[in-house]
Amino acid sequence: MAYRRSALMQERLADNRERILAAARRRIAAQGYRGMQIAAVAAEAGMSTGMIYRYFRSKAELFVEALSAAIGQELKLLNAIADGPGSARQRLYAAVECFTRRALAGPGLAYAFIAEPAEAEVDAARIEVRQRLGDVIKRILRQGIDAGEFPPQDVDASAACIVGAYTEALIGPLAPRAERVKDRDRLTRAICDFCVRAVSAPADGRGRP
Amino acid sequence: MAYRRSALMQERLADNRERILAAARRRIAAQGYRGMQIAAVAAEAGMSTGMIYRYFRSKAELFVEALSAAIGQELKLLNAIADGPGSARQRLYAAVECFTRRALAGPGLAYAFIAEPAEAEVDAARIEVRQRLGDVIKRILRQGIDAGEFPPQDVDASAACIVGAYTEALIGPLAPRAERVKDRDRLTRAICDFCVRAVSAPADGRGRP
Amino acid sequence: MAYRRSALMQERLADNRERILAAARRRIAAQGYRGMQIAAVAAEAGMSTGMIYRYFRSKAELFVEALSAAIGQELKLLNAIADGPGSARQRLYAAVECFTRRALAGPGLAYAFIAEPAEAEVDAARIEVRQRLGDVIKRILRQGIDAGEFPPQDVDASAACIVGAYTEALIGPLAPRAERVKDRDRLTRAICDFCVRAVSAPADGRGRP
Amino acid sequence: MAYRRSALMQERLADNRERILAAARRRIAAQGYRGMQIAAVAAEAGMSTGMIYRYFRSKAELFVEALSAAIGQELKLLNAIADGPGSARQRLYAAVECFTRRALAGPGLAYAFIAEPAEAEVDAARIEVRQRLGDVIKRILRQGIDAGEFPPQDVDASAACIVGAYTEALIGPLAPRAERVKDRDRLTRAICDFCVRAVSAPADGRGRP
DNA sequence: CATGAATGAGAATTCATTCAT
DNA sequence: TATGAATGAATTCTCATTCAT
Repeated sequence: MAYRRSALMQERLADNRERILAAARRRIAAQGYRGMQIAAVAAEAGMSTGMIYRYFRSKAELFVEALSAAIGQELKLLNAIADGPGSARQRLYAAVECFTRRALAGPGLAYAFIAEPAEAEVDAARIEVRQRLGDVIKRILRQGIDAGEFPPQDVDASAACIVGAYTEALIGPLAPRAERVKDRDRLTRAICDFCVRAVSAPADGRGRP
Repeated sequence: MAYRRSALMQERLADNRERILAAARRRIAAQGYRGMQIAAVAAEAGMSTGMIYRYFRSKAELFVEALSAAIGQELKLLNAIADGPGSARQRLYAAVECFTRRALAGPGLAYAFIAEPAEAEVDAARIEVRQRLGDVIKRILRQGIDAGEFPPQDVDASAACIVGAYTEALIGPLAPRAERVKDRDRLTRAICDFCVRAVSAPADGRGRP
Repeated sequence: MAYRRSALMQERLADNRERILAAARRRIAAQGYRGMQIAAVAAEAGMSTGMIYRYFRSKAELFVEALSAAIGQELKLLNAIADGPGSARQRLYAAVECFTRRALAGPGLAYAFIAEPAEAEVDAARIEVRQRLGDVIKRILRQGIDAGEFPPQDVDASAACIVGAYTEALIGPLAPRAERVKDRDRLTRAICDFCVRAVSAPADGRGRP
Repeated sequence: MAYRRSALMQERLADNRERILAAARRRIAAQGYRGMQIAAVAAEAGMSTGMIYRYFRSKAELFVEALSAAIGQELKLLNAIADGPGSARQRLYAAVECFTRRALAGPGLAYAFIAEPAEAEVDAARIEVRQRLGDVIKRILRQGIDAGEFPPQDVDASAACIVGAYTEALIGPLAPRAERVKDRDRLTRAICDFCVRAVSAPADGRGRP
């Protein structure tokens, strides 16, 4: 063990790390992982590419840390809400609202959590597919509302939520590994129930602040 | 054009197209768009790279067609359900169930509709982030169930649905463009209401077949 | 020696050959050698790519024959003029006029004799270089005309001719191999004299029909 | 930016650019734009292909710069001559001489300004076509000289100049757009007059230094 | 320590040519 | 004999990562 790092150096090191992470965050928000070229991050951070590798072992590691750093703040807030006062319903409402509000205000970084932009043509195809899935849902919702089966609601938002709900539940990391037929059935039923309940229950505003 | 194409050749041509699409589908299921290298598809289909370009103008076009072909069948089924008999609730249930069931049975292709895989490390980070978001939700749900506020339910599935719902509603193509503060507020409220309703209503099984 | 080809077959063969050459000519006129893809020629000629290779050993050979065929007619006319009646001056005038007039009327095939289109950027650069060379010449010509040293003339055409004259004389296939300094000097002097004479002599219309 | 670039590094950078341009120049002189493959240039310059792209955005840009660099010096000299002292005739003579002399001394790069080499066979055909055009002209010239109509002159050079003059005037970028019949007639006449004058006037050496 | 020049492994795409049918 | 499907070599360009200075 030779010298201790002086406080100054420590600080500088920490500083650089932060600057790199911030630069990466900006690039990710703008272009996703693919747009986060090391050279671009370095330029944005005002340093050399070599410097990046002094603080991060690889591009992937930098991305992971940038992602974690960005989401860390959100998680802190969400956890505070979860552990805070109020009924569960109120806290659920507050948690979703908190994330949603911040994401809508912020600089699109949320995108990086979910999907990776590809060529325009490919993105366009994905968008279209999701829109067509959503269109079917919207049609059903409108009919149900007209028939008085569902309470009035924002069908665009509901349809988006439904498509998001079942795709995430199916393929997302939260999806319970459903390898046996029985498990699959249970998962399917849970998802369907979730969606039906969400659109059926009266919008009584329960939970709203 | 002197000779007519023999039936055999016609068949082979159609065959090739199908073989390419099938090969692409396999690659996409395994690795997403990025893993769908032309050379890999060609190898998987047992032909030369040049052949791919006889049937598809570009890599992106091949992806789009593979995507469309795969989703086309689903959409047909969903539309039939939407336009079919039964209450809206029943049809919504049936639609979600149909997609879900088939996706769970199928070969992970659905993944490609949603997210673009990157390096393993990056994917892992995305997964973790979503899991941690889900964990918060699960904690709230469990507390609510214990307190009798929420009916008993599959908290894993519900949490996944919630995370999926708000991410899709926020960033997906279905998301209403929310540029004014007022619009954002309305969207946020719609999402929150959706989620709260979904977990609050009694699982009365309405809509189940 | 097996069978003789029937007259019919001979004709058909000749027919195909002509059709291919004509198709190639059209493609060359449109896009130069690079645009003369075998597949495009075949399509234009209404036959298969394989057929092309029954009549021409390679793409290059087809180009060469198409070029020769196209220029053959011109050469016939030019030779007739050269061997015809009239003073040398009249015949030179007639020869140049003949080629020029036909080229101006025709479908740009002449281009293929000289230069091969490349990427737009590259072509643009070449054009600019030649224009700037021409600009210098034009400036001198205008000054000379104003000073009464040169007779009035179309300076655009004269400049083009001069640039064409010396570049061709230098690098074209007609350029005498000038490897010794003495030869180079003689060539240089001949070119310069040519250009100066061309712009200095009064446009007395000698030779005009 | 912590460190300043050392003089040494600066030099190396400039060096690389020059080395690439020189390597490109050599390849172009040998094979034209088509022979200027990035890999070949990199090999010739003794570096990796990636390096090329650090200095030039694309293959086309490299070509354009190599072209411009080579021609820039020539244009400077020509402009100096055009703006210098002496009669217009003397300056025209000097300008043509300057370019000619230098091109004859240099490494065939001039070729790239004019024509885009293709396969050897194709080039050979082009050469032959031009030679045959030149042969007709030469025949006329010789007859005219024998008949005393034209003064003695280097018929090879004159023929080359004539072929160059009318091809450039016809198809080159300097060619006035001749879309109406009237314009074409005027252009044709200007070219013919130019050529006839050039070979008819006595070689009185006017303009020679 | 900091730099950024240098590397080189890929990846997409084109097209002349061949040959089974 | 005529077809056109099939091949695959060649070429441009990108970017994560390294390492001499």
